[in-house]
Amino acid sequence: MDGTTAYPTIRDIAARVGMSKSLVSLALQDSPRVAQASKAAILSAAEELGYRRNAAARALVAHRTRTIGVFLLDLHNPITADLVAAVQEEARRRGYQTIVVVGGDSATERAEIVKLLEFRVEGIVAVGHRLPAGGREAITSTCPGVIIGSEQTGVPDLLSISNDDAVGARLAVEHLISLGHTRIAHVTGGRSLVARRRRRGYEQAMRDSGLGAEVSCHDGDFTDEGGHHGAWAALTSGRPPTALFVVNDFAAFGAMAAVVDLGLRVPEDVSVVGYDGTRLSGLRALSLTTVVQPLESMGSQAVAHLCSRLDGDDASPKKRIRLTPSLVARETTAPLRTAEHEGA
Amino acid sequence: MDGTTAYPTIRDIAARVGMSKSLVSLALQDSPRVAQASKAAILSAAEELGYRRNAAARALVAHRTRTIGVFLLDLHNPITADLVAAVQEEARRRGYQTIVVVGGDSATERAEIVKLLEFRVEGIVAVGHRLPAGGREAITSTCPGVIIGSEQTGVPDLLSISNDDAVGARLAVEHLISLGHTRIAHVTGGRSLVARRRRRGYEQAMRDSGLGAEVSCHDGDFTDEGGHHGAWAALTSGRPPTALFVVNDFAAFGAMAAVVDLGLRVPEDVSVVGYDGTRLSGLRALSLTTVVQPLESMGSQAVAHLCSRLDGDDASPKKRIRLTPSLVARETTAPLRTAEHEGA
DNA sequence: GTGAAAGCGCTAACAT
DNA sequence: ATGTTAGCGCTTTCAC
Repeated sequence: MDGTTAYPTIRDIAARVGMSKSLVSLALQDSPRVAQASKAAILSAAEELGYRRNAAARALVAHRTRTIGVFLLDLHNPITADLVAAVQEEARRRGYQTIVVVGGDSATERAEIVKLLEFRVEGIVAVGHRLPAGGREAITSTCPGVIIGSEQTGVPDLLSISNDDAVGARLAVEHLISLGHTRIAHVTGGRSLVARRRRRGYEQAMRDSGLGAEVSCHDGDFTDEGGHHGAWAALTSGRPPTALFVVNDFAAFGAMAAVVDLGLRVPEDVSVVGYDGTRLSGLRALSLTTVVQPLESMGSQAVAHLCSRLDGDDASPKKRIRLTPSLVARETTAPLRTAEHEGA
Repeated sequence: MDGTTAYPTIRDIAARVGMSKSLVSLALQDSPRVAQASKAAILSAAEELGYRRNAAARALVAHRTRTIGVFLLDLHNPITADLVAAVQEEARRRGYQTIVVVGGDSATERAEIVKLLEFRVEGIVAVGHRLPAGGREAITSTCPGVIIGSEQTGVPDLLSISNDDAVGARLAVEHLISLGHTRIAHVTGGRSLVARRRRRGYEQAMRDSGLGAEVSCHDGDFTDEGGHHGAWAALTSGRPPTALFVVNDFAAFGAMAAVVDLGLRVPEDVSVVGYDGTRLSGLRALSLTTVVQPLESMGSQAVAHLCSRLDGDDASPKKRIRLTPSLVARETTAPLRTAEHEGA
């Protein structure tokens, strides 16, 4: 049950076709220096023997792995899947492989990052709202890194790719205003950087629209529960809002539930806007209006950056890329009902 | 920008502390044969130099990688995350590492499986409703495999771990019956094996409860849209059901939307039961009654099986493990309203 | 066009 | 307790 010995080696192939192992190696790389006939023989022998290249051996001698490590902070976040797909796609296009590891507690995170390093990945793409534990060390050693979804400052050699939360928040607010809403409250995501940016974007957009006096924030977090909590607080306040801009989609789902729990309806009584553009937001039963992040572009730019650094194009000393989000209007937002209809 | 040379080797450590590289190797493995003093010196030198073990080199010589490959068919499926967590946890507990790859189109699937083999993983856990392209070859070569979530027949040396769909379907039907429902329709998932099992389980449970005459199936699939379609068909049929058992959670969400689109309410007019127990089903805005699969147990048993085979315990020639699901009653199911109240 | 030989970083006998 | 040596599977000069 030895994991390796059962595999045939180039030596086995060589023996079978009666040539040297160097020739076999050349043939396997499709080198033009090998005669067509020999190449064919070698290839078919390899096939018959069920030969598989040994990644360890070739990495050892080639001094490179052409592999990019992908670290996932949270597999449960639905945007992770799209990001991984984009990263994988772009890496393949550029001739790199990816291996992905998934975080857990902080010890696991550290261990997984170390594993990536031991595999000698040539670059690391971290996906998540923060750097993995041990991520800093990883980056400050030889391997370049990119973090998607967070903005780490003060980590040299680390590029952060994110969407422009200020723009996204503005998009949400302006959408609501265009629908006639003025009493627009915000359910926050706590004190994380992303949450604070969205909050500031909301406040700024409100002020810019002359609605500075209507600014109203309620504590929540990035979860269903947090959204429910924040929305509940907003709607039971002295001056309940007619619209809610919630820090992310999951929390927005919680907010929708809170509206219903209070005997109100979405969107007739309260409009709700989320953030992220997760696939879930498109579910018919939810159909959430939300700000969508350009995930595909974020993923491919991460790989593009890594590859250009690996190719020695040091002409990209960027520390941050902020992409522009967009808004998808669905069924949780509707024009404000006028006072006459409301009977209020 | 060479991925490897920048890393210090045991030779560098040896030079720095003035000992031989074998001693360094031993010390790094925490061998008792090394003097405490030397060990300390070596460890601190390694630390200072930023030494990282070279996985390729040690795999090459050790003839084993202690690594299990995890193949993910669909990252978007929310149950994938829980399964991965369970697999990873169990592997770590047993001293194995995991590396995960993610499928895409069939060429990608094949490539990713090959990659796993080239890494010389000692076993493969595939997660998904079917085998990855190239999976069959992977298994029939030296590496043992387990597939979670599907039941592949006719692939030797492949264990499939799944939940017992017949039991799950029965749980759903009996729950509905206990609530007083008799007109219980099923929204199917198409012709896949899992879909057929759930359908048969539904039919059998209905018959066993003397409701054979009420059996009513409507075509859907495993998506939001498919569920909406099937539920619509069921509810607009000549004899509309008062309860729906839907093939999976996603489709159940679509079914919930269909109920609403028809001007009816969940659960007052129509009860809905899903399948899988995805986290989403717990969202307050959805709060779906569903059959939950024992994901943690499925993941850990997969690894347990692999490890026992790797340790030579050939005493487990199992081809299939079926675990028992359970039902979580939430807010999409309610007692049948009696005729008087219905006014029908 | 083909083969021989060196060596990647490491482990594991086998010496000392 | 520590050093020497061989060799894992492969790529890559360098000869022939």
